[in-house]
Amino acid sequence: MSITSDILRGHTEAIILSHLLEQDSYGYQINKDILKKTNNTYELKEATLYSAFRRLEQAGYIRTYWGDETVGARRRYYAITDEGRKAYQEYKKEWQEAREMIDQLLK
Amino acid sequence: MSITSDILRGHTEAIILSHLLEQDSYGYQINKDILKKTNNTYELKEATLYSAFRRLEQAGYIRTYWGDETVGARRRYYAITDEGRKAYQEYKKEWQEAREMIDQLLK
DNA sequence: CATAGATACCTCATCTGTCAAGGTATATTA
DNA sequence: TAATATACCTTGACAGATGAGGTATCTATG
Repeated sequence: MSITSDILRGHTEAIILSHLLEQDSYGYQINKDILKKTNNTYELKEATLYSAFRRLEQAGYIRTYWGDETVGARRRYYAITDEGRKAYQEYKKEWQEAREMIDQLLK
Repeated sequence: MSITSDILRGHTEAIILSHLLEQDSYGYQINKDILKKTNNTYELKEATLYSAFRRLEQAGYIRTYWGDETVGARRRYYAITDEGRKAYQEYKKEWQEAREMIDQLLK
Protein backbone atom coordinates (compact mmCIF):
# COMPACT_ATOMS: atom_id res chain seq x y z
CA MET A 1 0.00 0.00 0.00
CA SER A 2 1.39 3.41 -0.89
CA ILE A 3 1.92 6.09 1.72
CA THR A 4 -0.73 8.25 0.12
CA SER A 5 -3.33 5.51 0.34
CA ASP A 6 -2.63 5.05 3.99
CA ILE A 7 -2.88 8.75 4.66
CA LEU A 8 -6.15 8.98 2.79
CA ARG A 9 -7.53 5.93 4.51
CA GLY A 10 -10.63 6.76 6.43
CA HIS A 11 -11.49 9.82 4.37
CA THR A 12 -13.16 7.99 1.53
CA GLU A 13 -16.63 8.21 3.01
CA ALA A 14 -16.33 11.90 3.80
CA ILE A 15 -15.04 12.61 0.31
CA ILE A 16 -17.99 10.82 -1.25
CA LEU A 17 -20.52 12.52 1.01
CA SER A 18 -19.00 15.89 0.26
CA HIS A 19 -19.45 15.23 -3.41
CA LEU A 20 -23.06 14.17 -3.00
CA LEU A 21 -23.82 17.39 -1.15
CA GLU A 22 -23.48 19.16 -4.47
CA GLN A 23 -25.66 16.80 -6.44
CA ASP A 24 -26.70 13.20 -6.90
CA SER A 25 -24.13 11.26 -8.85
CA TYR A 26 -22.98 7.79 -9.80
CA GLY A 27 -19.81 5.83 -9.18
CA TYR A 28 -17.94 6.40 -12.36
CA GLN A 29 -18.70 10.11 -12.40
CA ILE A 30 -17.78 10.61 -8.75
CA ASN A 31 -14.42 9.01 -9.37
CA LYS A 32 -13.72 11.19 -12.40
CA ASP A 33 -14.76 14.30 -10.52
CA ILE A 34 -12.43 13.53 -7.65
CA LEU A 35 -9.62 13.00 -10.10
CA LYS A 36 -10.37 16.37 -11.63
CA LYS A 37 -10.70 18.16 -8.31
CA THR A 38 -7.27 16.92 -7.29
CA ASN A 39 -5.61 17.89 -10.56
CA ASN A 40 -5.25 14.29 -11.63
CA THR A 41 -3.29 13.31 -8.56
CA TYR A 42 -5.78 11.12 -6.77
CA GLU A 43 -8.16 8.51 -8.06
CA LEU A 44 -10.09 6.17 -5.83
CA LYS A 45 -9.75 2.55 -6.73
CA GLU A 46 -13.04 1.08 -7.86
CA ALA A 47 -13.10 -1.57 -5.18
CA THR A 48 -12.48 1.07 -2.54
CA LEU A 49 -15.26 3.20 -3.93
CA TYR A 50 -17.83 0.45 -4.00
CA SER A 51 -17.02 -0.85 -0.56
CA ALA A 52 -17.46 2.69 0.73
CA PHE A 53 -20.84 2.92 -1.01
CA ARG A 54 -21.92 -0.25 0.74
CA ARG A 55 -20.91 1.11 4.12
CA LEU A 56 -22.59 4.44 3.53
CA GLU A 57 -25.81 2.81 2.42
CA GLN A 58 -25.68 0.39 5.33
CA ALA A 59 -25.33 3.35 7.68
CA GLY A 60 -28.26 5.14 6.06
CA TYR A 61 -26.11 8.03 4.88
CA ILE A 62 -26.95 7.56 1.22
CA ARG A 63 -29.75 5.99 -0.80
CA THR A 64 -29.52 4.73 -4.34
CA TYR A 65 -31.66 4.56 -7.44
CA TRP A 66 -31.14 3.50 -11.03
CA GLY A 67 -30.87 6.17 -13.69
CA ASP A 68 -33.36 6.10 -16.58
CA GLU A 69 -30.77 6.13 -19.37
CA THR A 70 -32.20 4.65 -22.54
CA VAL A 71 -28.79 4.41 -24.16
CA GLY A 72 -25.40 3.48 -22.80
CA ALA A 73 -24.54 1.58 -19.68
CA ARG A 74 -26.95 1.78 -16.78
CA ARG A 75 -26.02 4.09 -13.93
CA ARG A 76 -26.67 3.59 -10.27
CA TYR A 77 -27.16 7.00 -8.70
CA TYR A 78 -26.44 7.87 -5.11
CA ALA A 79 -28.12 10.58 -3.06
CA ILE A 80 -27.18 11.83 0.37
CA THR A 81 -29.78 11.54 3.13
CA ASP A 82 -30.44 13.89 6.02
CA GLU A 83 -28.51 11.54 8.26
CA GLY A 84 -25.73 11.65 5.72
CA ARG A 85 -25.62 15.42 5.95
CA LYS A 86 -25.27 15.22 9.70
CA ALA A 87 -22.60 12.56 9.37
CA TYR A 88 -20.72 14.71 6.91
CA GLN A 89 -20.61 17.60 9.35
CA GLU A 90 -19.22 15.20 11.93
CA TYR A 91 -16.62 13.84 9.51
CA LYS A 92 -15.56 17.33 8.62
CA LYS A 93 -15.23 18.38 12.22
CA GLU A 94 -13.20 15.27 12.96
CA TRP A 95 -10.97 16.06 10.03
CA GLN A 96 -10.36 19.61 11.17
CA GLU A 97 -9.47 18.43 14.64
CA ALA A 98 -7.24 15.67 13.36
CA ARG A 99 -5.53 18.09 11.02
CA GLU A 100 -4.72 20.46 13.87
CA MET A 101 -3.45 17.56 15.91
CA ILE A 102 -1.17 16.17 13.25
CA ASP A 103 0.14 19.62 12.37
CA GLN A 104 0.97 20.00 16.02
CA LEU A 105 2.72 16.65 16.17
CA LEU A 106 4.71 17.00 12.95
CA LYS A 107 6.23 20.37 13.77
CA MET B 1 -12.33 1.38 15.15
CA SER B 2 -13.17 4.99 15.90
CA ILE B 3 -13.18 7.64 13.19
CA THR B 4 -10.24 9.38 14.78
CA SER B 5 -8.16 6.23 14.74
CA ASP B 6 -8.82 5.77 11.08
CA ILE B 7 -7.91 9.35 10.31
CA LEU B 8 -4.71 9.07 12.25
CA ARG B 9 -3.88 5.76 10.66
CA GLY B 10 -0.70 5.95 8.69
CA HIS B 11 0.70 8.88 10.65
CA THR B 12 2.02 6.87 13.54
CA GLU B 13 5.48 6.47 12.09
CA ALA B 14 5.81 10.14 11.21
CA ILE B 15 4.64 11.16 14.66
CA ILE B 16 7.23 8.94 16.30
CA LEU B 17 10.03 10.11 14.02
CA SER B 18 9.11 13.71 14.66
CA HIS B 19 9.43 13.09 18.34
CA LEU B 20 12.80 11.42 17.99
CA LEU B 21 14.11 14.41 16.07
CA GLU B 22 14.07 16.32 19.33
CA GLN B 23 15.80 13.67 21.40
CA ASP B 24 16.20 9.96 21.96
CA SER B 25 13.34 8.54 23.93
CA TYR B 26 11.60 5.35 24.97
CA GLY B 27 8.14 3.96 24.37
CA TYR B 28 6.40 4.91 27.53
CA GLN B 29 7.80 8.44 27.47
CA ILE B 30 6.96 8.99 23.82
CA ASN B 31 3.38 8.05 24.45
CA LYS B 32 3.07 10.36 27.43
CA ASP B 33 4.63 13.21 25.48
CA ILE B 34 2.22 12.77 22.60
CA LEU B 35 -0.67 12.80 25.05
CA LYS B 36 0.66 16.02 26.51
CA LYS B 37 1.29 17.63 23.13
CA THR B 38 -2.31 16.99 22.12
CA ASN B 39 -3.78 18.32 25.36
CA ASN B 40 -4.73 14.86 26.53
CA THR B 41 -6.83 14.13 23.45
CA TYR B 42 -4.74 11.51 21.72
CA GLU B 43 -2.85 8.56 23.10
CA LEU B 44 -1.32 5.89 20.93
CA LYS B 45 -2.31 2.38 21.90
CA GLU B 46 0.66 0.40 23.13
CA ALA B 47 0.28 -2.29 20.51
CA THR B 48 0.16 0.38 17.83
CA LEU B 49 3.27 2.00 19.19
CA TYR B 50 5.30 -1.17 19.34
CA SER B 51 4.28 -2.38 15.93
CA ALA B 52 5.36 0.98 14.55
CA PHE B 53 8.72 0.68 16.31
CA ARG B 54 9.25 -2.69 14.65
CA ARG B 55 8.50 -1.28 11.22
CA LEU B 56 10.69 1.73 11.74
CA GLU B 57 13.59 -0.39 12.92
CA GLN B 58 13.07 -2.83 10.08
CA ALA B 59 13.23 0.07 7.64
CA GLY B 60 16.43 1.38 9.23
CA TYR B 61 14.80 4.63 10.31
CA ILE B 62 15.52 4.13 13.99
CA ARG B 63 18.01 2.18 16.07
CA THR B 64 17.56 1.04 19.64
CA TYR B 65 19.63 0.62 22.77
CA TRP B 66 18.90 -0.24 26.36
CA GLY B 67 19.11 2.51 28.95
CA ASP B 68 21.50 2.10 31.85
CA GLU B 69 18.99 2.64 34.63
CA THR B 70 20.13 1.04 37.84
CA VAL B 71 16.72 1.41 39.43
CA GLY B 72 13.24 1.03 38.07
CA ALA B 73 12.07 -0.78 34.99
CA ARG B 74 14.49 -1.09 32.11
CA ARG B 75 13.96 1.29 29.21
CA ARG B 76 14.53 0.59 25.56
CA TYR B 77 15.61 3.81 23.92
CA TYR B 78 15.06 4.71 20.30
CA ALA B 79 17.19 7.04 18.20
CA ILE B 80 16.48 8.33 14.72
CA THR B 81 18.99 7.52 11.98
CA ASP B 82 20.06 9.63 9.03
CA GLU B 83 17.76 7.58 6.85
CA GLY B 84 15.04 8.23 9.36
CA ARG B 85 15.58 11.96 9.03
CA LYS B 86 15.20 11.72 5.30
CA ALA B 87 12.12 9.55 5.67
CA TYR B 88 10.62 12.07 8.06
CA GLN B 89 10.99 14.85 5.53
CA GLU B 90 9.22 12.65 3.02
CA TYR B 91 6.44 11.80 5.45
CA LYS B 92 5.99 15.44 6.24
CA LYS B 93 5.82 16.43 2.60
CA GLU B 94 3.30 13.68 1.95
CA TRP B 95 1.24 14.92 4.84
CA GLN B 96 1.22 18.48 3.59
CA GLU B 97 0.15 17.35 0.16
CA ALA B 98 -2.52 15.05 1.52
CA ARG B 99 -3.78 17.81 3.78
CA GLU B 100 -4.20 20.18 0.84
CA MET B 101 -5.96 17.48 -1.11
CA ILE B 102 -8.43 16.59 1.62
CA ASP B 103 -9.11 20.23 2.37
CA GLN B 104 -9.89 20.63 -1.30
CA LEU B 105 -12.21 17.62 -1.33
CA LEU B 106 -14.08 18.40 1.87
CA LYS B 107 -15.02 21.95 0.97
C1' DC C 1 3.58 -5.49 55.48
C1' DA C 2 0.11 -5.78 51.96
C1' DT C 3 -1.82 -3.74 48.08
C1' DA C 4 -2.78 -0.52 44.65
C1' DG C 5 -1.07 2.26 41.05
C1' DA C 6 2.45 3.97 38.18
C1' DT C 7 6.27 2.87 35.28
C1' DA C 8 8.06 -0.01 31.56
C1' DC C 9 8.38 -3.70 28.46
C1' DC C 10 6.11 -7.21 25.11
C1' DT C 11 2.99 -10.65 21.96
C1' DC C 12 -0.95 -12.56 19.57
C1' DA C 13 -5.34 -12.82 17.30
C1' DT C 14 -8.73 -10.13 15.27
C1' DC C 15 -10.82 -6.33 12.80
C1' DT C 16 -11.32 -3.17 8.95
C1' DG C 17 -10.37 -0.28 4.88
C1' DT C 18 -7.74 -0.70 0.72
C1' DC C 19 -6.70 -2.80 -3.51
C1' DA C 20 -5.11 -6.09 -7.25
C1' DA C 21 -7.26 -8.97 -10.16
C1' DG C 22 -10.89 -10.65 -12.09
C1' DG C 23 -15.59 -10.35 -14.27
C1' DT C 24 -20.00 -8.36 -17.27
C1' DA C 25 -22.20 -5.20 -20.68
C1' DT C 26 -22.90 -1.16 -23.93
C1' DA C 27 -21.50 2.69 -27.01
C1' DT C 28 -18.18 5.13 -29.83
C1' DT C 29 -14.28 5.81 -32.72
C1' DA C 30 -10.47 4.50 -35.77
C1' DT D 1 -13.18 -5.25 -36.48
C1' DA D 2 -10.62 -3.81 -32.68
C1' DA D 3 -9.68 -0.65 -29.30
C1' DT D 4 -11.18 2.55 -25.97
C1' DA D 5 -14.36 4.67 -22.92
C1' DT D 6 -18.26 4.22 -20.11
C1' DA D 7 -20.46 1.76 -16.32
C1' DC D 8 -21.35 -1.76 -13.06
C1' DC D 9 -19.65 -5.51 -9.65
C1' DT D 10 -17.11 -9.36 -6.44
C1' DT D 11 -13.45 -11.90 -4.18
C1' DG D 12 -9.32 -12.78 -1.64
C1' DA D 13 -5.37 -10.94 0.39
C1' DC D 14 -2.72 -7.39 2.71
C1' DA D 15 -1.28 -4.25 6.42
C1' DG D 16 -1.90 -1.06 10.21
C1' DA D 17 -4.54 -0.58 14.45
C1' DT D 18 -6.12 -2.61 18.55
C1' DG D 19 -8.19 -5.44 22.50
C1' DA D 20 -6.68 -8.54 25.56
C1' DG D 21 -3.42 -10.69 27.60
C1' DG D 22 1.27 -11.17 29.83
C1' DT D 23 5.90 -9.89 32.85
C1' DA D 24 8.63 -7.07 36.12
C1' DT D 25 10.00 -3.08 39.12
C1' DC D 26 9.24 0.87 42.16
C1' DT D 27 6.48 4.03 45.19
C1' DA D 28 2.86 5.55 48.04
C1' DT D 29 -0.99 4.43 51.27
C1' DG D 30 -3.01 2.57 55.10
